[in-house]
Amino acid sequence: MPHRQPPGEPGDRLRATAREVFGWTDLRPGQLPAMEAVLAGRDTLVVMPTGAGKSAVYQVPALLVPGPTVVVSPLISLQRDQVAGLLGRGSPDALAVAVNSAQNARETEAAWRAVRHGDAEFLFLAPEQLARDDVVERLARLGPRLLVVDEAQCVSTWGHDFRPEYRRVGAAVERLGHPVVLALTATAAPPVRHDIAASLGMRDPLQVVAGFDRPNLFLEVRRFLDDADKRRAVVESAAAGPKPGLVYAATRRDTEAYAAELTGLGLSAAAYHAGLRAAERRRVHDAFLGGGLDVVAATSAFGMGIDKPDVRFVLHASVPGSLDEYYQEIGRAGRDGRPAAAVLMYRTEDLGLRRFFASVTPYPEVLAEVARRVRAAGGPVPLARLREGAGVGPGRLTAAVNLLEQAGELETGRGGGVRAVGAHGPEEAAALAAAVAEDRRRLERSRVEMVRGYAETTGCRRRFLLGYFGEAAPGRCTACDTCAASGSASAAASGPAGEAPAAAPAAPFPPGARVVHRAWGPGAVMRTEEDRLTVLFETAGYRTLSLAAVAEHGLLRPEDADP
DNA sequence: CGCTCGCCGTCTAGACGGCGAGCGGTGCGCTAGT
Repeated sequence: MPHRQPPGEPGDRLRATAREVFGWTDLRPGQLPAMEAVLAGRDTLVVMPTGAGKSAVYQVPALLVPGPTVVVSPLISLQRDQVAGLLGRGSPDALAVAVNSAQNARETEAAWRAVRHGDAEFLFLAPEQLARDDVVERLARLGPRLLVVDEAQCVSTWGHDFRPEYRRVGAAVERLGHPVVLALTATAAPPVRHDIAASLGMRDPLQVVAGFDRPNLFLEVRRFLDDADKRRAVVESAAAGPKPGLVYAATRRDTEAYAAELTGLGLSAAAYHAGLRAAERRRVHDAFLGGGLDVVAATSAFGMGIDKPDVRFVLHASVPGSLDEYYQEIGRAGRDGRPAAAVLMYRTEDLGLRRFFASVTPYPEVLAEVARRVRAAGGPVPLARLREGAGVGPGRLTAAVNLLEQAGELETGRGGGVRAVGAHGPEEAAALAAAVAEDRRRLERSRVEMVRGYAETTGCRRRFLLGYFGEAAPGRCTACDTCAASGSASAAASGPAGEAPAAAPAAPFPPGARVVHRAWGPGAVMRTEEDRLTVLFETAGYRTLSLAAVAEHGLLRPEDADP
């Protein structure tokens, strides 16, 4: 294996490798501590904006750690870019291959061979591959010492229903003998970080969190009662603003309507959503990156892997499903540091679709059936065997296994099979798993309510957003609509703008603190204001509590304190 | 949860309103048929 062993301190070795192999003469803030932790064998969670050099955090130490590096990446198109990016560096030490369904058996075998022979250092996989027993067994023989989860927010945002294999990565980590786990994401609020680390089975992870504030983004919300008025404003605003820009819509149909209207006005615009043919998606993607399009009107399908510096506005024609999603999407504007606008066109009725999306519930009969079959088997059952004759798709079955596992009724063993561990019969186990899903549903719906909170706040929007991500707002915001409207001269301690952080009393529970409520159980503090705080509870979702009531009735205690 | 679409009835012979059903977002991997 071509592992490099330059002499010296870990920091020096990392810097030398960054320089010699990748040509990076300077490491940016946060990169080195994360790399050092990985090199020292510690699980690490990195939250860093796109363009700040997240990839380097795994690429450099990977060359100093023996054995290949597995990179879990959500999209095949992203894997392609990542492999090509490493090949483009031209260093024989940093070759990469991928294993996925888009390549034929011959290519896949060649990829495995390259990793086995030490010709390739990086192996890119989707979580669906890691959920396969044969893939995990092959990997185990290769002995990877580093496993990277790129776009790790997917563990939390997609793993619970849409792509449940994301919740099987943790089991694969265990079966591989727990290589160092490095999770990378651009956007994750504290509870999401907690969820990622717990789901991946990370041990005492070091968290490296870069600041969330993007001072060059002007935050604005415009409120509408009438749908037609809103649609008109979206088109006018997108047409008038400096280009290029993105319009995010809630449905495929809307993306096409907006693209057609903007095209009709003489702009170069295109729609983008998952229902388009692959060739069209690639065309729009490449045209936007290449500067050939003024506006892309898209669903949430557009964006991952997009790193374009000069996007001048991100306009939401409809509310997103969470502030995590919102921050991810507006984060694509103004990466060059120049002024850019994040505008939300808000109608309360639009929250309805998001509530609907947040209300998907599992099929109780699938839960009971899975519980019954695992119990009947008497010993560990591979997921592949559970799928045989189950009468439901692999995704739904995996989701059911995940829920039963979270309910403490199933456990995944070293061999990858699941076995029954709970004391309950199948019907009761299914009911407990359904209760876990119900907690999740409540949480998702409370996240929609946080979007409403952002849209309807009369206070500083920047402070609201940063608070959501567990960060204190800077002393003075000059770039949101509420602060701009209140004017710097009139800013008072209770006003939206100019409130110095020192004016707020020292909160007993700072943002990010883990707490336990007497009735609602464990949660994390999301925001603190003068007289109240917002907590995200694991089962009850987001709740706002009056500090006076908390103090008077002793409602909260720190999580690590004994009851 | 809210919007769209198609059906049906109505008041007057082509169009309009009311009503209920159906649909809405993210991608992997695989299979069947060319």
